[in-house]
Amino acid sequence: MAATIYDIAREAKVGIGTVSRVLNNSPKVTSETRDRVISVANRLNYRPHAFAQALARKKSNTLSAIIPFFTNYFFIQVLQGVQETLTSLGFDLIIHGANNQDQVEEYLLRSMKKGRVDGTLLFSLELPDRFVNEFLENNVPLILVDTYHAKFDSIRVDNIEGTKTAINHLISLGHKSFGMINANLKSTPARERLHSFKETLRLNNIPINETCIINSPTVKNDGFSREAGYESMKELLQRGAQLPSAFFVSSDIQAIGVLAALKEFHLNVPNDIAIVSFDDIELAKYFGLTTMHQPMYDMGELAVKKMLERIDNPKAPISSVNFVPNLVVRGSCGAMKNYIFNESN
Amino acid sequence: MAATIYDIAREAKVGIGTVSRVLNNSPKVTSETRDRVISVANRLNYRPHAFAQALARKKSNTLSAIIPFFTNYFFIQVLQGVQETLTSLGFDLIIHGANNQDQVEEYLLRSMKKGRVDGTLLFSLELPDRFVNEFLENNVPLILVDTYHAKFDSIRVDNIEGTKTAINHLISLGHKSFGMINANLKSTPARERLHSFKETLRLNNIPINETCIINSPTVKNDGFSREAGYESMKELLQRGAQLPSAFFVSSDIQAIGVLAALKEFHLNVPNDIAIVSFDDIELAKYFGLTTMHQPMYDMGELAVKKMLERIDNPKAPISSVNFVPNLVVRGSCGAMKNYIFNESN
DNA sequence: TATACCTTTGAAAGCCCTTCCATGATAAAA
DNA sequence: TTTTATCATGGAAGGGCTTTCAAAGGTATA
Repeated sequence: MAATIYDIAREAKVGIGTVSRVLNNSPKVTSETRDRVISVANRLNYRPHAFAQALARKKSNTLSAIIPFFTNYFFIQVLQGVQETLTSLGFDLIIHGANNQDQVEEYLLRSMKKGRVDGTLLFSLELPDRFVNEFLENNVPLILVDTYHAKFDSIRVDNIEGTKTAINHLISLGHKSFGMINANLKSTPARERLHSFKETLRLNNIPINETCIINSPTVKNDGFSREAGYESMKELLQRGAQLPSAFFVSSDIQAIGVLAALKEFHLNVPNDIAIVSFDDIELAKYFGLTTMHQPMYDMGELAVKKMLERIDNPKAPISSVNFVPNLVVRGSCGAMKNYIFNESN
Repeated sequence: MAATIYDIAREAKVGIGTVSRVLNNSPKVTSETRDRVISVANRLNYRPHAFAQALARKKSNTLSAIIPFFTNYFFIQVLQGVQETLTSLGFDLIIHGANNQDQVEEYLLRSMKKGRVDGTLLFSLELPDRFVNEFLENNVPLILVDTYHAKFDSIRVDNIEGTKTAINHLISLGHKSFGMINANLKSTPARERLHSFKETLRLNNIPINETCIINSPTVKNDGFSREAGYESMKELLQRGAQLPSAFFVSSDIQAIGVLAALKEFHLNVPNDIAIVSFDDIELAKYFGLTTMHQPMYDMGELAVKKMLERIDNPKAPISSVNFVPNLVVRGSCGAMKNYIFNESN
């Protein structure tokens, strides 16, 4: 039914080689035959068969992205960066939203299916050991974003620097006692942020109050959720202990839960409690959160660029780039006198 | 380098046909040869070449989804429904996030590329006329979600019914005067919701106060944005006109902007102004919005099912299913006496 | 023991394209 | 005019799989 290059060749009275050359803009065709072929192709409403092309070219112009679905607001922005860059290059993107480690493995396996994709992007998820060699041996380029492995290119967020900046900001505002609402320590970012939190306090000779550091026990989403933030803060409040004047929260989405808990206990942000969190998802703006901004779109964009470089040059040395988050000051830290906190609600 | 069925055939001392049969679980193979082939395949770490398969089978097991990126919260949930259903069936999903009509056309064209995908899903975007026949002639199944065309299967949200339910709820709470903050009338849902808003008032013999109906002039996202909601409400407030006691807002995201504007003018929700909106995105919960819930995950799931049916049976009559949104009561409408409105902030 | 009938198997054809190679034609050089 | 270089062109090969077809082998029947 659908036209192939054989149909075109026949109708235009040329060989299939010539048709292919015309369609691929090869220079070695007279403009005369070129025109003839093109007009026939148009008349037959010809569309190349993507898979036949991929098979012959040994290149699919397709990438896969494995992303935790639960990172919602984070991932949608990264994805946008990935997608727009890819589209402009004529690549397609296969999306694999993972909800758990099993799915991650399933998707990794799929990406390995020979020829399916030219490379895969793994976001915020740990690469299981048994896949390391698989990827290496199968020559499937793999780029890690917001996660790390020594054998693959990676793009990371500098949690250490970011946290340091956050705490220093609070210190500069005069705070002397700090608490932290953290996600589940299973997660690498959670561990790094906690580490840097303590380290920064230490460097500033500020005592670390362990009772005001809550690491979420929540497994779901590794504790990066509104509910987890709410529960952690509520628990702390119910204990009735002496509260620090400032809290560092390991993600915006948790901070939103923290805000809710605080409100229930009639504590005012930023006057009673100042808050700085991490991520700068779109919601942060609506809630007036002072937070460490991660350039999500840029990370997506860079991931694609790295991938293309890696495809071009498989033997290049492994690279790892750090994005250092920058501070976005809104209402929740108390730095801006005139900021109408929570203007949106 | 990578193993092919030829390698397996050689090592297992069988023909390629047999290898293929084994790998595809054809019954006509002795369990003896089957075992031999399988063990060789495992030893060689064989992975089928997806494109060669697709080429031979004339089936790619891949769908494409074209989705407006700006629908953010809506789309992420629909997408999840699509993706999980697809994955369980062994299908892959190519994502095309569109930001404007040009991109939509570009993506539609790509989806048409013969063999690339077994079908495409178009979300919340109008199908340009010139593509109607293209899809029909090329036999590429197309399912429309949250949009409509008589010649294709579609899944829609019943804006008429949904709006009616929303308004009736407000009426049942005793409200007698109504305003509406709408999106841009270019958008079909916006038009339908406005229409039903007026119609429902008419049926209840409630006068329509045109000055309190604001259709957003915003082009970006068709006015479905926090900013658009904020601007519309602010304009109304600045005019200083007599305000109705209840507002229907055409989307949650706009309602969040409306809330902000109201707060600036020191108007209390729900006491001064009651609000019901539309969508029930995740944020709605955080902001305590009473809203019309759209079963987004279910819509995604159904879209995939419809697609598979269509692929199986290309000649089946066109179907169109309506999802009717149901009311989710939270704080913003004032129905729940004990509801702590905006508990989160 | 010969015949008919299954079942298993190997190999070729086909899916649609790109690319390489050889051919014939043309233009340039001698 | 003859030789050499240049270039457009046709067509085969190849990419890795599925599927059809025919042959071979095995079993049951007469």
